[in-house]
Amino acid sequence: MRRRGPSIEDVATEAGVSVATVSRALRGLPNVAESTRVRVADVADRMNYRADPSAARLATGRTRLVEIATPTIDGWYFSRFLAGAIDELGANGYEAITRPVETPEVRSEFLSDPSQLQKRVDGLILVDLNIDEDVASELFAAGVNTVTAGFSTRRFPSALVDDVHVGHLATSHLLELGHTRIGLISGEPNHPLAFSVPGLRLAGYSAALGEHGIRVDPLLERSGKFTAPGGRIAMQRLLELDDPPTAVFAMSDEMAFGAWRAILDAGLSWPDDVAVIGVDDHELAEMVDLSTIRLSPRLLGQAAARRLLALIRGVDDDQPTVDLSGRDRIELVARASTVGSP
Amino acid sequence: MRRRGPSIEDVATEAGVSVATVSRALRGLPNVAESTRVRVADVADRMNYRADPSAARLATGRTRLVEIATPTIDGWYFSRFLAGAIDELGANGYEAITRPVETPEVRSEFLSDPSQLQKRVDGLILVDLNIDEDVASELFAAGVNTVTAGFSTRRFPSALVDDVHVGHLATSHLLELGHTRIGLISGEPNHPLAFSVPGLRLAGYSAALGEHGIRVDPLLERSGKFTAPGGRIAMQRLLELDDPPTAVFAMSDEMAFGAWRAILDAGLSWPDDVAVIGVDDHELAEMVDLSTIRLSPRLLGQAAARRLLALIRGVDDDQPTVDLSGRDRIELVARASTVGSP
DNA sequence: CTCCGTTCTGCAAACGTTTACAATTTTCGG
DNA sequence: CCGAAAATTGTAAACGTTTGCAGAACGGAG
Repeated sequence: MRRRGPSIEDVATEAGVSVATVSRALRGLPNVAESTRVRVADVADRMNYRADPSAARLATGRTRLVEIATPTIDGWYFSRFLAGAIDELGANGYEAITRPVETPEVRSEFLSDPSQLQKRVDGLILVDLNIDEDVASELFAAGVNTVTAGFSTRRFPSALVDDVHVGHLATSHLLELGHTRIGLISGEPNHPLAFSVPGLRLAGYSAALGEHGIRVDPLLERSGKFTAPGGRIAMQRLLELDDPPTAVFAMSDEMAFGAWRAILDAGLSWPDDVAVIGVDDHELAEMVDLSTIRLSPRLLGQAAARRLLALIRGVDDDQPTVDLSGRDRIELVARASTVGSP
Repeated sequence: MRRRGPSIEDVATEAGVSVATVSRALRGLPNVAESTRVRVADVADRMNYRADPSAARLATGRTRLVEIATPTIDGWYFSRFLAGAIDELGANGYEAITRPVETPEVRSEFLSDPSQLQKRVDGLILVDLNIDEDVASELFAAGVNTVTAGFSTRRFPSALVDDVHVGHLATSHLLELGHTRIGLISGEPNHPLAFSVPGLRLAGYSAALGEHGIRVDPLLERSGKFTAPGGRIAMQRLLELDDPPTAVFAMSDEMAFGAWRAILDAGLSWPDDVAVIGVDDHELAEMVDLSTIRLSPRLLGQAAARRLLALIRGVDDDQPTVDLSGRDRIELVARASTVGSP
């Protein structure tokens, strides 16, 4: 069942040169006469020869493979991140191995053997998988080229969204509309894979409130688990309060969709009874006129991949640990859920 | 920058045996004394040794890599399919390379060199990427283990959803509610990567109508491009008709969400003015009370992966080209968009 | 104690590249 | 034309496994 195609030696014989020359000619290395290059290329083409990647990997030690680890691969955010990263990698001749890391066990299992990782791939992108500094050190010591996204370590470059700014922007928008009692639908506070996004957005929320002289009321914070049903329940709880919020900042659009539903269920409507703003600019946000903070996980993925490629190639000119997809990529999209219909 | 860990030779020396014995011991092959096995294992463990995959690949010709090609990787359907397939592969020691194939050019580029593919990976899953029989033949001739999903060829096993049944089920549901004028929001009829789903669901729709003695009215079919905005426009057009439909079958939930919005924009509501049913059971379908045909792309991905693993291992006991995730996985979920509130 | 059949182990040849280094050819100034 | 430098090519040694084959050790029957 396992056929192997022509080898470099076959091509060499056929073209009447040595294997070394074939190798050089086909890879476009200097110091090979133009005439031989075309002859070799012709022969290779005719024989439909391609270098066996495994052999090349063994010889060079480079795999042209990159591993991308995400908490899941089918979430709105992560699948788009992956699409961006894989595009960028593909355009540069790298293939991507995607690895879902759903539990802390899998994560430590996965990261337990950096030297193995080092042999398997040329680089690693860790997204939203906060790791200890000492795990990072191990990776670094093993020589695994790594870029983190959504969180940062001391050792590796990272691609970050300014999530404090996200929280600040969303909350400020509500404040500017005159709201003073602003609820928060946040992410799992004690998620098994504690990631930093919720904390950062919370910080932005608190800061914005502070600037307007408003104290954070813990009663107004509920976790929506980053899902629509979770957001629905969170909003229900908020509406049950004696003094419910007049506006809510949901940390993701999906949770905001759930919130919208809860508002409807309560016989209320937005923005008059409760204004809501989400985060992401999910494709369906427009359908329900949800205001949101637009992010571009795709661009972030691209940026992370670019950063990693630079690392692999050793052109580490960028600052080691700095943000891409910064403030200019983050944009407030005001729709009827906060500002009402025209 | 590129360190290599201990090699099999280091382990052999340290354990006082030959490399052959180490290889056998570590891979659990027969014919190695239990005492040596544990000794070797201990040493390997202590030295933190792992066989270099590239070298093993070169020697054995197997890569333990599988490539999964999908039209995109960030769609609702595909990302879930990928999650299922990758899980199954991972559980069996295989890694997945995901490849987005967005245009026909990329597709032919990708499939143009089967022998290269054969060297790079042990198997291939093609999802919704209809290919000619002769391309399939080339793949087959090159010995590329292939499984298709969402479409089928003569040569390879496939994992299929019974999409005719999907269309039939959805349409029958509407018919049983007494509707006779049933619109259709379909997929791109001339999509660059013509895939078979729309055609099959259309067939089911037509068949169901036929069973009730109703002729298909071409005016009632509009493409919604499988997106929410597309569905919105399609529904607008349908509502503009002189004799608009009283019910609509949208081929995906996302398009149905757009339809919902268009209905709202027209000052109407479901199910009284227009009943709508979608396909997928998207997480947000529940939020808007959308009736739908529930699919499980995740299970389909799993099934495809399982099928491929069997192929790779040569245990080809299953019928060559038959469906998994068949009728029993496909389920009507009736909600308020067709049957109204309780 | 011998002999034979198992069970273990080692030797060495693949696998198909890349890349120092050496050898050869070409180019060109004088 | 000569010789040296430059450009091109070839030789052979890695890279780190797996595996067929042969040899060694071992165990038990006679």
